[in-house]
Amino acid sequence: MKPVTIADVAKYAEVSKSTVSQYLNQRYDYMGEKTKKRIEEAIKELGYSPNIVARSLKQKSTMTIGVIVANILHVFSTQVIRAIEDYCNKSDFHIIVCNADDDPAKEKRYIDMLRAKQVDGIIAFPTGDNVELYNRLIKDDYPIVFIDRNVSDVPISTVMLDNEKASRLAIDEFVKKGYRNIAMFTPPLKRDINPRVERIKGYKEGLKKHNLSFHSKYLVSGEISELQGKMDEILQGSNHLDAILAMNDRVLFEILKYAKANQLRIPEDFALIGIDDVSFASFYSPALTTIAQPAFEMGKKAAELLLEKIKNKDMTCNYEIHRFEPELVVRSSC
Amino acid sequence: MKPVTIADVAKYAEVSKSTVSQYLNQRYDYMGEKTKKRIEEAIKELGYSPNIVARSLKQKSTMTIGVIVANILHVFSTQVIRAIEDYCNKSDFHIIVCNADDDPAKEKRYIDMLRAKQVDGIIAFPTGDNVELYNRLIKDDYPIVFIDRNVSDVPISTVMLDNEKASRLAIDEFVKKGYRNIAMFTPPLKRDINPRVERIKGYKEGLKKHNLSFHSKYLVSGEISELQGKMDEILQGSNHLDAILAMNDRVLFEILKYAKANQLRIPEDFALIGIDDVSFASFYSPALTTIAQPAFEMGKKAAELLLEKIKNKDMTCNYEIHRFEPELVVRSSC
DNA sequence: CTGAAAGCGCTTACAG
DNA sequence: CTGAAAGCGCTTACAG
Repeated sequence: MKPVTIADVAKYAEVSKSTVSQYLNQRYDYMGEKTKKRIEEAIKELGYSPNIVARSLKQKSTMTIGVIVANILHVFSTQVIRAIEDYCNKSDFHIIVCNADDDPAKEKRYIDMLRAKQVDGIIAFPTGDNVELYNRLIKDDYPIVFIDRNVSDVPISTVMLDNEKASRLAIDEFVKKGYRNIAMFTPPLKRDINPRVERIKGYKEGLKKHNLSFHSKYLVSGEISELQGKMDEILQGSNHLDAILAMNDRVLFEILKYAKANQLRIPEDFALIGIDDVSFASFYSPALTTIAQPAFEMGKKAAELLLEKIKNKDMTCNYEIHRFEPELVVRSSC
Repeated sequence: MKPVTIADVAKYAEVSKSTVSQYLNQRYDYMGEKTKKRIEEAIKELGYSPNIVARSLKQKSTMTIGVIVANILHVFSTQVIRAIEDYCNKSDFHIIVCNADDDPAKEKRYIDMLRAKQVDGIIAFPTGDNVELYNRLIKDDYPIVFIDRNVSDVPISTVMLDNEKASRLAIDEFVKKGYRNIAMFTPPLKRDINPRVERIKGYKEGLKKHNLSFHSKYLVSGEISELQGKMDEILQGSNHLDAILAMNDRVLFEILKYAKANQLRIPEDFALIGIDDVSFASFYSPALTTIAQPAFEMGKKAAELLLEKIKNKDMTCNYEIHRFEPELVVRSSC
């Protein structure tokens, strides 16, 4: 059964294709009532539905945007995607989801493919390593917005957490509760992934603000798999470590595993605050004090910005960084 | 800057569009070396990249599939999507993600839109309430596969967990550890969502197998928000409830919250097994015994089946249900 | 070995 | 108020 086209409808309704097209696009300013009726009926009778690919080719708009996340398995990405989808849905946009896995080559491939597919714009968690490509997009006036991270010297509007504040909030809370020897645990810092850099900056600033000095041995970084070993070192040593700030949920997991395996009590043996409000925070024992990111608001904002850019392509592409406020959720781990 | 087209390349290379097209599609059986070189250079010089929308229109294939999940915020959906994306990526397919929220109207809208967009096929977590539409798809020989749930009397290939077995595994484990008064907690059962029905069936069978009788008061269902109240009732009453099977992760959360709020000990006050291997299961206190679903394998299988159908559209569309094995992960909550 | 022509299914000035 | 025609950017027989 071959699909029915606008030509079939036209023939059935005994009008021209143009007229059917007018009808489809609700331009019935001057359309005769009878004509309208006939077309309506023909469409129903034949079960016609327009081929959007053909329309896209002509109109140069696919009503689709690409979303390139680092990894959809991260809860934050998932929430961002959901928010984007909800927002786009209202404007009849669809989203193509891609996982770049923090791999610049994969990211490049996806961006190229998405453009070839003529998506109207892209929202990306940039790897940061395709500067040339990013600049090309800007030069082409291609609608794009970054989320979670930005890239230095690449003026693309970005939606980000106020990462420094996230760390500061945690430090303030630790200090308020009487902890002084505060460590920060983080994944590797090789590539300059912006949020990590900023969170560490916030950590240092937070210490300073309270007249606590920064000790590099308290900034513990390593692959997720190495973190348990590193905990061993620092906790066994003669450090009077009494509090830990976890850079993100994955790091938090490792700390929690370690505590359980070694029967350490939280917050008695060490207090703990994690950035990212994990799903089980409220009913863990102890309930976990966390710094929550407004993921949905951030996703929504990114979608708003992108659709805005798509609609006003001509407008001067004003570059802005939109910062969102982290929120301290006080529970019992600190 | 207007995009460069195949015509521009042709002019620049001084050949015809046909020849450029041949080149793009790697049909250089009889192409002269010099021609090839010239085209290659022209493409590079002009920064040409083919417009896939135009190609799609002609070839009637968009290299894109739609994935309609109930809700991307569920971890299971997320894992399934990731697996699908990875698999599709290898064949250069892209995926459009939609959240139907278990709303049949939304599902219908998405299916219609995806077809209008000419996606080559769809993978869906069906709501089950659009039987007419599903049958239409079958009649049109439209490539589609279901995942997680199937729909009675709708012969569309489906990838599912062996849900009955999931419950049976749990019951076996409870009994093995000496528990006899086993309750099952579940979200509402109004619509016949297949996995729920099957898990309850498995629960009953499991009891029977061990000569335990089924008491309807032990099958506790309600909206997520009501579950805590229901727990109160059943635990306060004079029931010697000593074990609970949680239908899914969301139900498990409520039980865990309740236990914490009321300082109940697991497994001393009641043993607990949850279907879905939640992220924190291994480091919760107690570590949670769970029934894990092979989400990635299931997503991959669904993608395989769909791409298979897309490639052999003519082949008789053999309808099969593919069952996947749940796995008991023994930890300390039972 | 390469090109002219038709066509995919729409939309959009432009006539009348 | 409606239709003929051109065109969006490709691909694909078919000639030569």
